[in-house]
Amino acid sequence: MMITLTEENYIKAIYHLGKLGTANVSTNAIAKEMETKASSVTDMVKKLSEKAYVDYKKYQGVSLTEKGKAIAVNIVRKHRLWEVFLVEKLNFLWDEVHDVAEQLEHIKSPKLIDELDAFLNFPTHDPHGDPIPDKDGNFSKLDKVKLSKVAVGETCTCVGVEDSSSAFLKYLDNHKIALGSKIEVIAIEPFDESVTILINASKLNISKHVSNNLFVRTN
Amino acid sequence: MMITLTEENYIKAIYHLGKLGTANVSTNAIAKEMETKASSVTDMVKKLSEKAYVDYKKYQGVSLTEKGKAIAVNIVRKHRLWEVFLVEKLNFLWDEVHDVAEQLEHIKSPKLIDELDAFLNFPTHDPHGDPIPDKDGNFSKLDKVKLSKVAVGETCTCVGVEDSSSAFLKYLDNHKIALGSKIEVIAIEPFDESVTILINASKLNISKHVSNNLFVRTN
DNA sequence: AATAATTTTTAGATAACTCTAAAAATATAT
DNA sequence: ATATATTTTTAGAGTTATCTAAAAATTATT
Repeated sequence: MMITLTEENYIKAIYHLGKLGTANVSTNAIAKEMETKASSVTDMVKKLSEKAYVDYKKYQGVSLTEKGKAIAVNIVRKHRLWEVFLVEKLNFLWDEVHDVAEQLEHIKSPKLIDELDAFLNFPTHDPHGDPIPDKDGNFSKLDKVKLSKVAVGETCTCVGVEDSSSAFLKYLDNHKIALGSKIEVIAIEPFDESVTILINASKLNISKHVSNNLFVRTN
Repeated sequence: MMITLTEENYIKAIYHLGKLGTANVSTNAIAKEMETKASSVTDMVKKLSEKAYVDYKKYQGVSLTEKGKAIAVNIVRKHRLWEVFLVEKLNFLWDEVHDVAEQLEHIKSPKLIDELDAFLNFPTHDPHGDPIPDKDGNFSKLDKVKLSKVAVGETCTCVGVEDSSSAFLKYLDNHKIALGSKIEVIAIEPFDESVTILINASKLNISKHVSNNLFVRTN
């Protein structure tokens, strides 16, 4: 029984919703996420249950089985690897990648994704700073942190953004803050929480807003 | 009206069949190519006709309209660019690329394909030696030629294979004949039509079979 | 040209996924 | 605890793409 594109999208939605809370994912929540009707969700959830991708009891919502979770994680892996490819190799901006990655994540070819992984040098995080699971579905332990949380004296690498408005991305571009930029935190002003950083061998003072919307990984 | 994946595949099949002969493409020919039944083809062909992708008169077969042809050529462009990517960047062999490219060719993003084109340095031919149409649908004039057709003294570049059996590909691999290899034809033996070539700065005698299944581009 | 063979189309059904509207179950409020 | 509101499910129907079987048109044969 081949898994369909629609089934994959439902599994992905359930996976993302499941990470938000601890309880089962509700029919309505899935309907909202998938931009469809609750009755359609009920039908699909029954099918996913028959195929053992989810555990489902009437009126009680669903949760992914191990089998379902493995599929979800693999889709996430593919999605994020493609995002890295688009940004690093094809000059996409951080906010342009999502729709295309959404299509590419469904391409079926284990060799393709393993070779892509190697080609990109086994990245651990995507352009938004989210971790990329490895072949076996394991996520990197080191998580991204907002720059505003980094202590004075520490060095870190820019891995993503929270705010992906074009105004914000333009600001980053103007100041040569890019994916992979090395940043050292020199000082934090107590009165406005602005942060002085060393980047590209020059000093720069950035506002609380910026430091709060920039994800970094400390080393 | 969005074009569906199935519609794209029918248009592609009609395009390829249309290149074989001059007449309209028959329902049965499409059915065979698509591995489906003639009745399904009739239904689909009606739909394609309504959407103005094909000209269709009952019992007379179909031909692509300009609109349909533009879509077909764009799919061919995407398919062949992805093939180049897979072989040149992701270590795929010539005979491994087809199924994956068949999936990738349906990804919708003009930016993606233009950037991929640039990333690959605007290749004019795919790993099988077939020409890649440009953005506007124009094919390169210089066509591939069988090595057996190249005259003594001429230099050419290896661009593809006719026979893509693994035995043949292994032979090429063993003799370091690869995509992009420069070949000079030194002599052609009259009695068995074997060809002596200069490749990788050393002489090699190849049989008629090999020279007949190797595509090159003369410069 | 009439008959036979082939191709193509129509008619009616099926499977996957979706919808609306109504019924059933659960959660909330008084 | 009973009534009300919300959520979820069921029932029935539509769409897309497919199929089988039978009818219609075209092509080939004698």
